[in-house]
Amino acid sequence: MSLRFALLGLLTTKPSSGYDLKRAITRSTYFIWNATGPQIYNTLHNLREEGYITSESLAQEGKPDKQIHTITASGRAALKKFMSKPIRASVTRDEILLRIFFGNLASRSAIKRELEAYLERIRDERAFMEATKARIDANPGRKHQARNFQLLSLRIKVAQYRAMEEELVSFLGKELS
Amino acid sequence: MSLRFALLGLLTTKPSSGYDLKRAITRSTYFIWNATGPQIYNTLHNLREEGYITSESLAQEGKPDKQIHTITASGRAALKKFMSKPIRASVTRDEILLRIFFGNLASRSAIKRELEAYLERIRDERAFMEATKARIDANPGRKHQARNFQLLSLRIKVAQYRAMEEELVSFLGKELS
DNA sequence: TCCATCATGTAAGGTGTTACATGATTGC
DNA sequence: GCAATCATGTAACACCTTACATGATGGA
Repeated sequence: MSLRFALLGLLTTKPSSGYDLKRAITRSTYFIWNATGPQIYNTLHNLREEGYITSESLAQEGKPDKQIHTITASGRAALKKFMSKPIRASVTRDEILLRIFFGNLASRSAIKRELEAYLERIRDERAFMEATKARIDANPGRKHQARNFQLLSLRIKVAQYRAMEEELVSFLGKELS
Repeated sequence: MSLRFALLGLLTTKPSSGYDLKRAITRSTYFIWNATGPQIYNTLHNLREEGYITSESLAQEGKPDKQIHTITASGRAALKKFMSKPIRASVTRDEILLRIFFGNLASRSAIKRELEAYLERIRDERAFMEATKARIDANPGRKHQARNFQLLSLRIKVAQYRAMEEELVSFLGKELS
């Protein structure tokens, strides 16, 4: 349900192709809402059928044609309605926490190795997020309000990662050293 | 894929019915991996077909019969194998962060109301988690190793919630006051 | 030559949700 | 009388992933 609105939200900024949206997601919302190619194209198809977007072909030289999707008035209305609804409790489905919860069922060396690898990965991810944050901060083309909210979502995610890193470092030092 | 292993993991503690597992999940792993009734029964069905669990009927007086599921040797082997595999990058799909990211598309009063309601909810959830933590801490029936890992997953989640609460409080005070 | 980028998809299958069915017992 | 708890499920659908197809351009 939410991918529809993530796409509509991105389309409020400017008309884009499915490919553009895929890139926008990996560049700016992947830490919030990720999606694969087929899913994006399929969702765009549905949005078009419901009249929330219109699409037109754009010929390009040296490159394949693009389908440019534009949000319609009814799309904007649907998005606004969604954005005013009560926020649903988020479903938690976190493979790392599951692996940690049952950590005693793996060998000590395996869990140590995996936690260390994971720690390194989230450090990289956090670095990427901080870079994104800097990029948004420096971008004067965006409206002040929009930027504030985007920064908040990033700050939350960064703070959560930092909190997790601290717990992992402490556990690796105390229990798995 | 992971629900299979969450269920197998819970079954290593003791043989249980689908109903018991549902309760165990809401009581101890809901913040890690939640699941609905039909999904649990369906997954148990698959696990039985693959020989990872065996099931037998238990008649009860005044209550419906129970199907008691027991993990098999091959189930334990599959679980151990899963627990030694590299941890997959977790897919992020967080409706709250999405709503915040596009917060400027809702009215100021709507987003303020929703964030405040959300803040209250995660405070409650964190309180529940701290209570769960205390319960695990006080439970001497569990093995030391198992308890340590369960506590770590809880500590991570609690720390993440606290980090989010702080960011929300600060934003509500500064930007939406 | 081979791989990456651009661009849009199909096909098949796995995972998860919602609504509903059944039927006994216990508490307000 | 009504709702909640116990207990297991079916049916229908929504959501998401993986593998694959196509075909041009540009760089190592």
